[in-house]
Amino acid sequence: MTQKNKLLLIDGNSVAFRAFFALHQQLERFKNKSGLHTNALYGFHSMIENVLTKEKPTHVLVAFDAGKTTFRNAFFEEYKGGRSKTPSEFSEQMPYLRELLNGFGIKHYELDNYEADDIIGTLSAQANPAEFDVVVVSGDRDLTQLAKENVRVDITVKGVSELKEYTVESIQAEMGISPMQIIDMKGLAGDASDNIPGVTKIGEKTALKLLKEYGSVENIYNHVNEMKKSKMKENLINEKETAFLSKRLATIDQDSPITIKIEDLAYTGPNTEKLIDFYKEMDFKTHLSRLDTTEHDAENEANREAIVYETVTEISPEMFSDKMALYVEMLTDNYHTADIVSISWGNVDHIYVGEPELVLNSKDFQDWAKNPKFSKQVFDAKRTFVVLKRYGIDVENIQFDILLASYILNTKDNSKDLSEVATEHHYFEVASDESVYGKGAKIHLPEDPAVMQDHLARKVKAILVLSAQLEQHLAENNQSELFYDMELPLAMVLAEMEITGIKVDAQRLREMKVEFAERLLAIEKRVYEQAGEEFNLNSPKQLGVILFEKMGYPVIKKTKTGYSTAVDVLEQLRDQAPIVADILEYRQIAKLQSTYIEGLLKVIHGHNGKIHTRYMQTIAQTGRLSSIDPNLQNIPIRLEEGRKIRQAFVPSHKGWKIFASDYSQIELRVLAHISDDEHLKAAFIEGQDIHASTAMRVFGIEKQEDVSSEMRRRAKAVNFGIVYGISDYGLSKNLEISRKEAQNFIDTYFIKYPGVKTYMEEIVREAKDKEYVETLFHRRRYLPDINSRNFNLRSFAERTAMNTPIQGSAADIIKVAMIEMDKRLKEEKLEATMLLQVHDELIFEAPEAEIPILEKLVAEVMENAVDLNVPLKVESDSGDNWYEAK
DNA sequence: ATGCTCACG
DNA sequence: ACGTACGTGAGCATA
Repeated sequence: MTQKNKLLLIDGNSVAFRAFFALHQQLERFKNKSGLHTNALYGFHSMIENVLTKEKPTHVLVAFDAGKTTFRNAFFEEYKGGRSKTPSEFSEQMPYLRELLNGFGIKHYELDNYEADDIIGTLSAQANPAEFDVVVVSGDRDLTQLAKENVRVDITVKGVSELKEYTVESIQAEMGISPMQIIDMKGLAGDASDNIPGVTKIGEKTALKLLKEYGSVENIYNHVNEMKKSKMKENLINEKETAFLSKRLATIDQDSPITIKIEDLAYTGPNTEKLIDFYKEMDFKTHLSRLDTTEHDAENEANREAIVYETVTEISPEMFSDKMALYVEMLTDNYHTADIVSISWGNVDHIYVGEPELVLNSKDFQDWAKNPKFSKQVFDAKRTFVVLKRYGIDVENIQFDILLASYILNTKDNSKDLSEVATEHHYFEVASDESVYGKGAKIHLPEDPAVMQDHLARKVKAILVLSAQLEQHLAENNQSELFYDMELPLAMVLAEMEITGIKVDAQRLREMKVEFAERLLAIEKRVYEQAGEEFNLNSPKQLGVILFEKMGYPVIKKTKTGYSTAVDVLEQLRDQAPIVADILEYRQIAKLQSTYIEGLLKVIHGHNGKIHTRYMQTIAQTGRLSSIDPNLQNIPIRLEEGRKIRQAFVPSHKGWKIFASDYSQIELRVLAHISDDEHLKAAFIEGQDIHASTAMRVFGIEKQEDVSSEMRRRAKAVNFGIVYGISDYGLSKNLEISRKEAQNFIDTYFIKYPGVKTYMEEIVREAKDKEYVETLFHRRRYLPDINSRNFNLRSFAERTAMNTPIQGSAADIIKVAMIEMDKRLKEEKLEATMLLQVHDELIFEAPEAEIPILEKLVAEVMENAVDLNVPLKVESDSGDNWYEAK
């Protein structure tokens, strides 16, 4: 027996309206880049997806209301009158609903003078029960009148994702009437939302009672005279006409003059290209990414143009030329250890793919790679450079990097997956790595080598196409210098730093490990005694139960999932709860033990005793670097116990030292520069202690000796607040003062530093206008939420607008310094090597004899990296290990 | 996978 | 009234 067809009929307007109100509280969260609200679209999308998966229809239609007036208004002018105006946030979404449906490949239809339910009613009546099961989806319960043998009506319950199914049987069971009698009920009870009057004083309950007795409106009036005298009887008689009118209004037309046939509604699945365009336009990121790796690939695989490439078995010099793209494939992230699985290169005329053994050992390939006369375009220059260096090949003249360029054009566009970056730029000819190799632990080479070869050739093609395109974009955005003079050269400097790595004294770490293990055991024992039981001290959940339930201490703060046991909470309990001192100590040591001692021991390379981090150049939204595997930018320093970890970071040669230089107050100096505030500038030009100076102005103190340490502390917090994009709330929390007091501080600060105030106002205004902010070197950060009507989103964007030019420009400055530093070390033929960058400091190792030279050279380079209207100041130190170089 | 906590600038 | 200070990454527990 063949499967019966299934016709899905959706009431477009009503479902969209439900979706709109279901996500109404989050209206401002659902907004695309251009400010269009998308909540109704999002909700509608979820509903469609759910219902398609569940019902697997063979035919689908979404019906829409045609316009304001319908045939019903012809005999009752006020039909659907009195409705409040449709919110503009809703109506602006309706045109895009059609785009969504086109993406899904779903037909939609509207008919002049008729409502969506008339179209649905007519089609459901036309569906032959022998051929079709029909499912109707609406947010309007009136449509339940259409239920019959082969027609089920699903009405949205909460939101739109949950549907309640109405069949003839369920309607009978729930209300005691047949679907057709729902019309009679409306005739009697009316419907306020549609402005159907009904009979005075008769509501749903009374209507049901009457219908159970008489069956229909007609029959009620046949017997109305037999009823005993009552107010209701009077109303019925007086309003007979209204009752019949109401019934007529409530009756869905099952024979409207539609011009479509059920056969036209055959559903053949989505149009992925259109759907992707729609997701992009709406900023539906999750839907987009899901599609990229699944249906999109599947469909594109069929749609993609075949790519021509050559699988090389022998390499010859003619295979290489200037301006070629190069891609080196590895299956895992860490290019310091990953194996190369394949290499591809080429230009628009010819793309080659080869096995790593063959290519890496080829003299022709090596010569080409190392020859600065031949420029190369890549995806991720640093990754490419580092991995080939491991095989003894120094790649020269990497002239373009589409990952770096993408990140500069939009800091959000920074995926490690080439196809994702390509998709962002509307290039769809590359499959995702996930679809080719799988993901997680199951990552593997495809069985058919041709699949990977094809994939790589496509990557090379994408690099070629996108290089040209992105280069153009950079120029349009005035970001060419940022790319060519800063980020690309920096990638090479970072590559060398990573390859050099930093030597770690594993023995020292192991000694600390033993010591910490003993202490942890002792603390644990004390805690269990005080708690009266053993539990997992690392579990905030279990700890919460012990502290706040078993021991009954007051709950100070809650998290989403339970009690907060964070440091600031425990600090407040310190006096009344002797156990917390132990818990805090445990936390501190446990953190050092697991993250730093054990964590670092795990990533020391066996052959050289060094650690090789990876700097992420395209992650941070401000332009800063980040460091992973391990993170060497958060090695403890604030507390002495943790700080000792730094003793394990040592020079890699005997007789060498660790040398460290850091910018003093670089962010406040940057602020002084970009705000051009007279007083802030003066403080730096005069070389004052900046926090003391702020304290003097804010607290009205004449002499610096009169600034108490408490005043300085507060002034320091205000300065931090200024850099972060000040808010009274944040400052009040930080200083543990009231919001009012915090606001007073801020007000006073702005009076004393009017230039800063003007800058803050200007930058926010500018951000609202352009929807992005820029650093000194034209690094951009887009702030789509800056014009949001949602307070939180908008406030966050405003603080970001204030902070990003400051933090980002500081990041720019140290990047310039690093490039110059690298150059100078080579020029001066010094053995000293740059090892690490920690946002505002650079760490080197050098022979002891070079230390005096570095003292001068590093400071000079860092201080003169850029010319601001305040001086930059650098402080340096050196020692036998990182701890000593404070 | 996600949330919490905590390390850094 | 709203409810957060800016930027990161790692380990652990828990779902």
